[in-house]
Order: sequence, then C-alpha cells, then structure tokens
Amino acid sequence: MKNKKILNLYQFLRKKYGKLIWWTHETPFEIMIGAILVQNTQWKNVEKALENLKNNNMFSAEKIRRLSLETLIQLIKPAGLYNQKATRIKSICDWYKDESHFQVLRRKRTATLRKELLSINGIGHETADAILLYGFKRTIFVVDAYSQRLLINEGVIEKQMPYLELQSLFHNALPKSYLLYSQYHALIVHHSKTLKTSRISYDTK
DNA sequence: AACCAGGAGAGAG
DNA sequence: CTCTCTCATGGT
Repeated sequence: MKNKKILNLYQFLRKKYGKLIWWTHETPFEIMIGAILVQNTQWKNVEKALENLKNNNMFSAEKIRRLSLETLIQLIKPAGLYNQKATRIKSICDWYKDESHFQVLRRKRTATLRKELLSINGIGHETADAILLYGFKRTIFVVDAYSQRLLINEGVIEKQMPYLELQSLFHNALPKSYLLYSQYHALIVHHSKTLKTSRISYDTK
C-alpha cells in the first residue's frame, strides 16, 4: 500500500518554505568533506572549517592526503569533533584519490558506491546517502532523526524504525526523482529547526 | 549555564 | 536488534 501522506507532507512543506537550495553548485568533493564535517555540528561551524581549508590552499583530495594529521586538525577545529573528523577526512580522501579518479567513481552503480562508502571509517548510512544524493546525484533518500520524528508526529509510523526500513518507506511513497528527494530532505531539516523557535503546526490541511 | 547541532563507532545486554 | 557513551566546538 502506498503512503499518500508522505507525498502530501512534501507538498505542504514545499509550499510553505519554497525552494530550498542545498549543495547544488558545490563540487562532489566539497560535498563529501562537508558531509563529514557537519556530523553532529551546525552548518555555520562547518563553513569556517571549509574556509580554513580553502584559504590555506588545501582544498583537494591530493593535498589533504599529503597534509599532516596535526595540521588538518588545526584547520577543521571550528567544526568540533576534530580528532575523529580529521582521520575520517583522510580516509575519504584516500578513497577519492583525485579528480581523475572521480571519473571512475561516478560510473559505478549506486549500490556499489554505497557499499564502498559504508566501508570507509566515519561514514554511516546517513552520511553515505547524503554523499550519494547531493554529490553523485543518485536518487537515494536521506533519512535522519528529523524525518523519523516527522513521520511519528504525523502518525505515519508508530515508533522508531531501522534506517533502511524508514528509507524504503520514503522510496515506496515517492516518485523516483533526484530533485524531489534533495528538496524534501532539506525541507524536513529546515522545518524541524524553525519549529523549535516558533512552534508552527504540521497541519497539512 | 546546560543543552544541542544536517552522526558514527564501539561496547554491552 | 536496541540502548548508552564518547567525541568537542560554538551558539542559545
């Protein structure tokens, strides 16, 4: 059975907040680094870390791979959790290698990429899917704590569900569209944040 | 001045 | 499988 409420919720949020632009002009490499840096951190702090890397001319996989762990830690410090994030960024740069190798990566199947990403230290389901969606433009829905809460508050689900089950719920309820998926996820995050400060109701009628 | 942010991993039960 | 802890800065 198809869940129409999930699609209705998207249309409601889309009308309420309009188009949300998330990672449309950024390069896949920047999206990957950003996805690591933003873990359990506000985006505002991630921007400082990204600026540090760019200002020091260290914003490429090759350069970061040659960078000492200590220096990398100093550069990304404003994003917090810097010890683990530095080694995670190292790991992902080893996988990415360089821009020519990206041409190889982009030809792989989504399922293959997802497995490879998940095998990298520091990349779990959510980060892997964010990279696949926004970086590789694959039609994969990014599930997070917000989307889980939204579905519970709307009575779509009873209680918490495993990540992959929740994801297939969205996949089955929505038309397969990169634009839709990327917009929906951004809308859910934005909506949940504004809710805290202004207590707007979810009412979709 | 506690609490949380666009999580992941390791450990225990 | 489901909790619980840890990681750490920066903003309310």
